[in-house]
Amino acid sequence: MDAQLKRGLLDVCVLTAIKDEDSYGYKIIKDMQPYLKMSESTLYTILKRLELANMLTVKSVLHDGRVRKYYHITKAGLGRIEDFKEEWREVMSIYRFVTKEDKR
Amino acid sequence: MDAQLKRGLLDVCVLTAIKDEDSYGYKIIKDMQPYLKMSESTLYTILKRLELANMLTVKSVLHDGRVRKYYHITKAGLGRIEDFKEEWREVMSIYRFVTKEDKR
DNA sequence: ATCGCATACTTCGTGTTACGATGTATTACG
DNA sequence: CGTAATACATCGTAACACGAAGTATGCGAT
Repeated sequence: MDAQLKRGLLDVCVLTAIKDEDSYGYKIIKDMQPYLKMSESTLYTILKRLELANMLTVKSVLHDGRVRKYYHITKAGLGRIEDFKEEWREVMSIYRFVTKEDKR
Repeated sequence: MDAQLKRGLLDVCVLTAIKDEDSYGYKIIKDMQPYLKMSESTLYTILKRLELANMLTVKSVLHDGRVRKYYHITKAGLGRIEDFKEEWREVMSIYRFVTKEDKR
């Protein structure tokens, strides 16, 4: 899938992946695999960004001798998803513009 | 509208704007205004990029003492639009993932 | 016991890209 | 005569996705 087309979707996808249940990096990637693939470096960059934007909080948990960082969505994060749904209307209007047949 | 969300749409929108009829920068911006706003610097960057990618050809025409550059879409450009429509299915599957209610 | 794979997170460098700011130049109108 | 509309161009910047490479642990198979 085109890299540019992904960009607006990635943040919201990650937020959606932790929306119903706290999750951690590795699992998020696996969960999203069927919808869109993203590299680990991308995901962790995004998680960092979303944390700085107060869209989520982080909690380190020891699991089988390994540290796992669990991500929890905040109110702002949920708001971000809602905003996205709003913006989608504009996106669809653009999509219709592109798919509309010969306009003459 | 979110800048990131725009990214995948811009190129295809520009191609669509010249699809049925050759057009020039200033007019393209005006035509797309109702769908999405883009600055002149952005448009001309995109047109340059699309030209280099052989998605369109350019022809300078003198009009009222000013040079106007008319852009004409190529076969590759039309193909790009078709590819976009294909990719849109993936986009919609992601959209459904985001808008789906509590998955537990 | 050792090798490789899955798990899990991190850092660095790079290329693409949108856009504001700024500039140039002509025509049209009041 | 001044200002807005028309029309295109360039520069610098900041955001961002991603490949590559690295660190470290647990587990199953040979």
